[in-house]
Amino acid sequence: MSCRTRFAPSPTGFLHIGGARTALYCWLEARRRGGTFILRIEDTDRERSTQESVQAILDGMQWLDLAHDEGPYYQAQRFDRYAEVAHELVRAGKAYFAYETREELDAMRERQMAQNLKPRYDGHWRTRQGDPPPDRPRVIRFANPVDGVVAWNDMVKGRIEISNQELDDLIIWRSDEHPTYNFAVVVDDVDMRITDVIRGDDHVNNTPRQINIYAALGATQPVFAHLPMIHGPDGAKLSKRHGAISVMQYRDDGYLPHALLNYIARLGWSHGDQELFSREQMISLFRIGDVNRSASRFDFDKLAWVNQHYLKTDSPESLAPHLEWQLRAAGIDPASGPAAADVIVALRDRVKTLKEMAARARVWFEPLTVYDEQAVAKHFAGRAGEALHAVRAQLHALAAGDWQPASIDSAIKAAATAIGEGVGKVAQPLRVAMTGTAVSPSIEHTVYLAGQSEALRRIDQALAKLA
RNA sequence: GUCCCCAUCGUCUAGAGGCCUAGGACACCUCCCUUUCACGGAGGCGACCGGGGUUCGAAUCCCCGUGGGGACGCCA
Repeated sequence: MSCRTRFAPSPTGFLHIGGARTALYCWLEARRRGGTFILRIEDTDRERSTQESVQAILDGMQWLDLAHDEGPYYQAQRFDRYAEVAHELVRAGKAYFAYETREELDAMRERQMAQNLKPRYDGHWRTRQGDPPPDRPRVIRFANPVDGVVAWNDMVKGRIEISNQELDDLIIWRSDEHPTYNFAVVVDDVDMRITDVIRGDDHVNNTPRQINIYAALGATQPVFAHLPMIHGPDGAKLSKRHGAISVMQYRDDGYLPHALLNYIARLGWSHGDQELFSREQMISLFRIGDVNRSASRFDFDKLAWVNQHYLKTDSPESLAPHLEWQLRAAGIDPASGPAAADVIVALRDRVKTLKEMAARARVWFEPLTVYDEQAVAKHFAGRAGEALHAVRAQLHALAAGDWQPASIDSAIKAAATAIGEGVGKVAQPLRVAMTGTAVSPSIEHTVYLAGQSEALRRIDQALAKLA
């Protein structure tokens, strides 16, 4: 039987880091085994589910380029099916109607907690015959086995065993005629012939209940793999407090989708000492069984390093659309300055993110109006005027077709020779003339990106300031 | 409280009884390169949670502590 995995988020927020990694692992496992990756939206809770969240999840998946082969399926559209199965279970004596009010259940829980017991439904209506009381909510509860143990061999955690005495008769059908999570998941996973259930380990406790439902349904249970959590840098659950929590926030912050995927893949999984993986490598090397058992912390520094790696090694052409997006986001018209690919070549060794790159590129897209005082004081001094005049002459003499970093570099060196100074004495004043600051990419790129006429104009502007 | 899970440098991890004087990566520090800032190169700092076993031998296996996380809903 070919592998079928599913990513099943509930649309109560955006796609976050933990969800993204779960989706990635599901996708990777299906891809490697030539299987099918299914997207299912778990929206049985209509109070908290929103259309915006569905869209946010879809957007996140698309940005990460984790395409599903089937779906998205929506649980909200399958209520008839859940009702059918729930009533079948009642008819088969594997589930029963119960009539407690919420207040009664709360009281029962409190009583048990007070006695240091694990709160469990007492099974009152499981055996009781007779007429159902009037005016009371009616739910369907699953008749969980009363003894024995439930065990499974988890692909990441190993063997896990739990006694049925720890479990109680969970509600599978609510009084408002909606299914509950633990029930809908099993019906879906059975109907969709899911072979590998890969999900966060906050679901470990649900698994034995679900396994019992599989058994009651007479269905073969899938293989389970419970992924450890991803925590924030402080070890606590990853949350808004840690900054970027939505996957889309990483796009806004200037990270490449593949860099995020690469970083996230290595959180909880490894292949020897390898740090960098192309999509193809991830697909061929990833094994769900190689995933770590313990939780990990999200490290922004390392993500930044991975991101810069791809900024440095991906082709400028493939990176260009990403930078253009970022420029627009910063209110800069990409058409009003140098080609994005040229900007990338000049800046990629100097920034960690595309957002930083866009910010530093601004100087070539807008008129130069602001000068750093310290830079001016330091570099527009001594023989700076002579240097600027000399380099202006050299740059002015360049034919338009020669306006390239290499020939600009020669021009600057020639200017330095002409006035009998080191290259630095020309380059630094020129840098301040070009950017208003003493920090920029290599001087020939800095000049090149300005374009010949704008470069000459900025030198004149600097000369005027000197006078 | 009860149950479940986890435990190697600050962080991500390698490690499936001898290959471990515990390897790699990020971060940090030093030096080199250098017309700025970076990139790059060479070094450095830095860990097997504790205690008992098992074994000729344990980071690796077992037990007990301790610490961390999760679950105990008519949420998912």
